[in-house]
Amino acid sequence: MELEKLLNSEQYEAATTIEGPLLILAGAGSGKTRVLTYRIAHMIEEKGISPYDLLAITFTNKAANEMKERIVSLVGNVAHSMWISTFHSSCARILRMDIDKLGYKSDFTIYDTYDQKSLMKQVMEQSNLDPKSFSEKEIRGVISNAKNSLITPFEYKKEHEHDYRKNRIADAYILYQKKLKENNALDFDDIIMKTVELFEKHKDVLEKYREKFKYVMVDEYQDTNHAQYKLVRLLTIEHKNICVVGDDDQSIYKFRGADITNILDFEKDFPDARVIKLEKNYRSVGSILNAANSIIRMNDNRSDKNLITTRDVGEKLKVYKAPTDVAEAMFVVSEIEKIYRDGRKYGEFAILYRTNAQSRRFEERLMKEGIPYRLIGGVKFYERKEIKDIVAYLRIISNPLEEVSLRRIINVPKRSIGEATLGKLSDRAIEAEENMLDIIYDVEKHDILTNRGINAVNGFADLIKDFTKKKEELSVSELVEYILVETGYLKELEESKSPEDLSRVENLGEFVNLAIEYEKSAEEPNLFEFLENIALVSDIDSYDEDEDAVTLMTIHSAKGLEFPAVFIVGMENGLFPSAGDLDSKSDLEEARRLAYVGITRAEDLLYMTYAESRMVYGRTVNYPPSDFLMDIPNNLKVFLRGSKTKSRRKVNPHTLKYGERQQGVKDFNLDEILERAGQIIDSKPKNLENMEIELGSKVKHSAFGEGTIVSKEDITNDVKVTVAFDSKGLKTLMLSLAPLEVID
DNA sequence: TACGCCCCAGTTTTT
DNA sequence: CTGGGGCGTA
Repeated sequence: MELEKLLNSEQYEAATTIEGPLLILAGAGSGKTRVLTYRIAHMIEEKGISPYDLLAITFTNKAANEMKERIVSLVGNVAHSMWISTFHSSCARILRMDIDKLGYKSDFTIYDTYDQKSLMKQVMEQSNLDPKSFSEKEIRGVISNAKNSLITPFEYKKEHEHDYRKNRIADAYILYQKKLKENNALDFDDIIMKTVELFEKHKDVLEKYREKFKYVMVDEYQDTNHAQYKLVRLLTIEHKNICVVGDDDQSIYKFRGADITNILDFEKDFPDARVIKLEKNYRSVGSILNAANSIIRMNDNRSDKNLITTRDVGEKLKVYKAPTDVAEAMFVVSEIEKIYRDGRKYGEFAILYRTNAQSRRFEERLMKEGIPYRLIGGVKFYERKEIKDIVAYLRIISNPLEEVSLRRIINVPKRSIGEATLGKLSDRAIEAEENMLDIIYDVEKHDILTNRGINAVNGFADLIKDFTKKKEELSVSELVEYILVETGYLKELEESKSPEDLSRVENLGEFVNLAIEYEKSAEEPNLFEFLENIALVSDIDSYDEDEDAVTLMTIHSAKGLEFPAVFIVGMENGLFPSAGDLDSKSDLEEARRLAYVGITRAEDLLYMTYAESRMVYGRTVNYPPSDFLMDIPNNLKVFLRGSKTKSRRKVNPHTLKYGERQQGVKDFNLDEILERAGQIIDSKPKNLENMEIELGSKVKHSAFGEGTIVSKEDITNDVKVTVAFDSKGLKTLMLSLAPLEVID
């Protein structure tokens, strides 16, 4: 391995600095993953460090798997058994070993947001919190923030002793946490917080991992929250072999507790830290990168760095104003078709938006045009009802203490165990201080139900007992199929006529396939590991880059990805930046970072579009163009006009057809809108119209003087001309932009 | 117990 | 406009 040849000098520095604290500030597209993988390979191959002494943490399974595969290709299969995983997977793995020390059992269940919601509803009911004055969402938010900041329920209560409202929430937090424990369950935030707790309360455990992980690496460090920060710090504070990689300009998860000061203050935390900046961008052409830079430059709270592209200037980014959101989608899709005809594949396009709700219009249009697309986000596979149902069965079998799942499926499919019966079972469980499943197993003894109820409950109990027995005999996939048949779940769906239920059957089939895949890949397949995998994956993990389809997703989801051609849509104040962002400086800065992330996804072509009017929550709103558009200097962008005056149409012959298609839509004036937004578009001389230009035409440029057109080429939405100027030589210019006029 | 109607809220979400 | 949840009625 000749790292010097494979990496540029900064990358090389970063990959070969192994001992001591290291901060790699890696700008967008600067080859960060490359550095990380070579760094690990270098440690193993050249430095003789054992692969088992390393801990590499990422935020997504996708990133972890990619890194693992790349390291496998460099150092071989040993990489498969390395600790290269997400915060949550690593912590779950640690907790499985030692969580009994905190009073949980090692087969704990991981609760997702849905499970948290249902548990929180129980909590609110039990603690008489009026849903009118306390929303379940708010309380979950407060608890999540507390956990991310490592504040325990009792600390929270103490901290807010004199605040009635917060006190009530504190009580909910206490009860919620109690119930989680009774269910032998952890929510996502617990996974980190409990690991920290384990390390702090049991120094022997901490010591074990400190010794094991002699070298720790954290990717996307700008997105760590306080709990994650603390965890990393606990592990590394002694040997200080910590390498963090990140880009403060790409910190876009503040709303989820990410603390940008973790990365900004790394040098304070580790005073002898090396800092290496990767500022060469290999991804985006110059105009795109400079557009991104011009936006991010406006932020105050950032580390000093300046990304420079290694590529050409490239085409200017294209700004398009549509009259409506529907027209916006029409434009984007037509543009995709046009560029596709010029030889790009559908898989090279991405449509990025601020909110998932915006995807609809684009889907409709793509579908109409028969263009393949894939939608990332929205309702996720594992959040589908039928999948949650079968998972609930599996969870009860795996963790009999788990009640949220029990409540979910005790009457699914219908077996006449309604709210009333469930209430009696639950009350009895609380009274007897037993878990509900035990009550169900012995329901006659408790004398709380009528005969009809007893029969129904017994039927359910027999099912679960049978499944629990079968767990030992059947593989996970077989168990899944067995449950679907024995409960009658599958039958009910198959007998239904609705197409929705048909797709549910398909999804369940897909779920069985996933189980089979899991069995093939796992060393020792077992139910709770399978469940853990399910709990800790997301849609983006299964995103297949090779599929030839246009990608639709939020800008958040696009982080870490890149596309030759990107459309960022909905560039309007009120949407992006969103209304709330405009009031607060830090929110606006985060929105700018989001814009930065979006722009830097693009390699060759970037479009930004906005609509004069759009439907939001069923109302038509008129948002002004986004401030971000104005932050991009005019020499980097070109305005395309969908509908406007004749002269403008001629400048951009390609846009004419959009204008025509939009007949009947109210015409309006871009410049007016820009002015209304308090922005001034640069007033340049009237530009030439395409029709007037011919090879050999004599033209006059306001700066270069007189010359002759020597070539003319139609490119996307513009015409590129080369002019031989009498005094300044050859220049290549964009017709729509260049201040040219024909002279006789 | 089960369905249907009404009312309400409504960013972003790697886990 | 949507989806979800609460609540009333068959």
